[in-house]
Amino acid sequence: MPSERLLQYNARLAASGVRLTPQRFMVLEVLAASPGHTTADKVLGGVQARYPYVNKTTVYRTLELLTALGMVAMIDAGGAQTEYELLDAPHHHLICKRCGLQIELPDATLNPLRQLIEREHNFQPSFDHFALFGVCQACQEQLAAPGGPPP
Amino acid sequence: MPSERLLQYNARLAASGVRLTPQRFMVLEVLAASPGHTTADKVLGGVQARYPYVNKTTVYRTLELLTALGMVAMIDAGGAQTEYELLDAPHHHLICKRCGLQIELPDATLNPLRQLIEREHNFQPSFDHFALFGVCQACQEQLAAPGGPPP
DNA sequence: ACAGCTATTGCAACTAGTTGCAAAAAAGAC
DNA sequence: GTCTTTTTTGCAACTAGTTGCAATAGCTGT
Repeated sequence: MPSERLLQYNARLAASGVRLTPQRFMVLEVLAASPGHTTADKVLGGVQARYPYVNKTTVYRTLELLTALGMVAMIDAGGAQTEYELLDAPHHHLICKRCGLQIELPDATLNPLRQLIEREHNFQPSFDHFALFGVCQACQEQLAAPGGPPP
Repeated sequence: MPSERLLQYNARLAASGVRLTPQRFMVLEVLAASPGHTTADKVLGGVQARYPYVNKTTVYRTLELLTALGMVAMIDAGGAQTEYELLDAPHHHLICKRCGLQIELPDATLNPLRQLIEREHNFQPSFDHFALFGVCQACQEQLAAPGGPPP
């Protein structure tokens, strides 16, 4: 029973003149079933759990395709593996480089910067979906504490 | 004849309690001699041109160390290889995803956004040195032209 | 149904970058 | 100076991700 959500993705694929093959459908299913971010590895695992004859190349290429269509975000969260996320509304991530906490940042927050760059540099930024590293509040407090713990 | 610039880096390394080994010095020299961005590959080549017994692991680890110390920036400009750059003043890059043009963005441009995020999310962003993709003016015009060229 | 075309997949080989571990080099204690 | 400890290096094996290419699957027109 394909969810409403998956059917919408199907329509968006078709609108781009791209086929929704069984492999691609399964990748979408696994992404939809993964809350938050997932890795290519886990997507491949999830797909192969149901149908083992799918190649990792296909998974990587599907993730790349979906990213190009704006349906998936690739996030380099600083770990060894790239993370992937099925997108609904455009947003970004604040990632604490100390504890790994991730905060969602709505896209609109970037509008002032977007306009500034357009005005001053004649450059049209994409801000597709990006990761911003820093220190979260809890870690700021811990670091500020006297005799604080090592980073 | 080590340049003024290299000596400063030396001092900064020493201040961090890190040794300036011959290998590290050579990596710095090659970086200093490379205008703009370079790849790890080219750094290794440059180092080995003078002293072939240096391992790629050492180069990668040195680049990582220098990045952690804020002396080098790692940039994923969308190509196959990560790019590295010896830093003087903090800055960022606007990269045209159509023609590859790179524009330098002074760090101060991000101050308003930085403050907004600190205020609204209690998160202290780093903005170490990052790459922002988009479309440059020339490409915007070409794309807008009637019967414009394919992307 | 069949021929011809394009889109897509799977495989194997490859590339960039990382990691574990033992050896070497430097620094410190006495 | 020599013993000990810490830092750094080199090697080899590994991982994530990519690429070239031949094979397959799915249209399209007839």
